[in-house]
Amino acid sequence: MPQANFITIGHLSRRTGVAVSALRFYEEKGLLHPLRTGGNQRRFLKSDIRRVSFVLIAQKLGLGLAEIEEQLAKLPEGRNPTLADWQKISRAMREQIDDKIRLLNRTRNQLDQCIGCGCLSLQKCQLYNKDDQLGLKGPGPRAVLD
Amino acid sequence: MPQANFITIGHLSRRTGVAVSALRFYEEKGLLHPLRTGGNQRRFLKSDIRRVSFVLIAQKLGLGLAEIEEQLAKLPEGRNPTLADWQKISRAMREQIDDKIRLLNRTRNQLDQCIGCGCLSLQKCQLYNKDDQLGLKGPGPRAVLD
DNA sequence: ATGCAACCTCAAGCTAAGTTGAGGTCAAGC
DNA sequence: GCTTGACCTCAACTTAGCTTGAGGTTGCAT
Repeated sequence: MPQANFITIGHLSRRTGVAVSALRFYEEKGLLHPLRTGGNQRRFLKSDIRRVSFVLIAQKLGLGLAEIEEQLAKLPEGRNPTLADWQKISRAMREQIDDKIRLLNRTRNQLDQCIGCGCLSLQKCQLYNKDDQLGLKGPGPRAVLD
Repeated sequence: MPQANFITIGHLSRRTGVAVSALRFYEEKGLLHPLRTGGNQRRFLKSDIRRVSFVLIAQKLGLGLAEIEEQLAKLPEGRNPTLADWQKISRAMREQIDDKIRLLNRTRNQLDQCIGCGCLSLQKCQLYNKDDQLGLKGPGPRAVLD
């Protein structure tokens, strides 16, 4: 077997569970940079399987594709990333998670106070007005949250 | 001062920080049910300030407007909700938060293992494949996550 | 009774993250 | 050498959660 380092888009799709159309979309957004054959077909590196895996995890943490791209940009392009490369990024993600957990805990504590008083009033509760920019942005109204 | 129980959309907007256009949108989606004047202008109850506050909090917890509407439907329509009404919903939200925190903690632990091995590989890590349906849906690709 | 800010509706536009379809090309096995 | 499944591009459509604009009406203060 030739054992080349390259895989087709269909192969990458099957290995990651991500639709072919989504992979092409990711390329368009700069998350993937496949090579092309003479006949214009994409050829991915095997390490792109990990790259896509990372995208999936990061999405679950609530990052948008643009933010994910920033993280991925830290990886060496062209050659396969090393274990240390990935570990650095993993650690950054861990911090993201920790931030989110902290924010949720704060929110929960404040909500507990609200249960006490039944208020849910903007002025007293201050479940808003601060702590907002950090995480938890969700799909909400950009103009309101930002 | 007449001290009526009604407020205009502009008033509601100022009190909640939510744009007038968004409030109209919420009405369209069934989250608000203002009365109308003879001249077709909306008149909200003062308690709608709380109602909108609830929408904002719930959004931060990652609920979509449709889900939020389900919660709000539990409130007595027409008359002002009581303290007990709100408390019941607040408690439900607290559980949502607890779920999210639990899920994030699990994710974090699994990521810790990944940092150990540097894998991020779908097969071994199982950062995917389970635990997915619950929370954390984010704005991601519906067809992939569901 | 008039001015004007605040309200109204309706249609179109926006971003994110993709999917779907039409119409055409590539490459690998027989 | 030809067939056929996998691949290509490009444009249009989808959902959520709004905003923006055009063109018109209301209602409160003077």
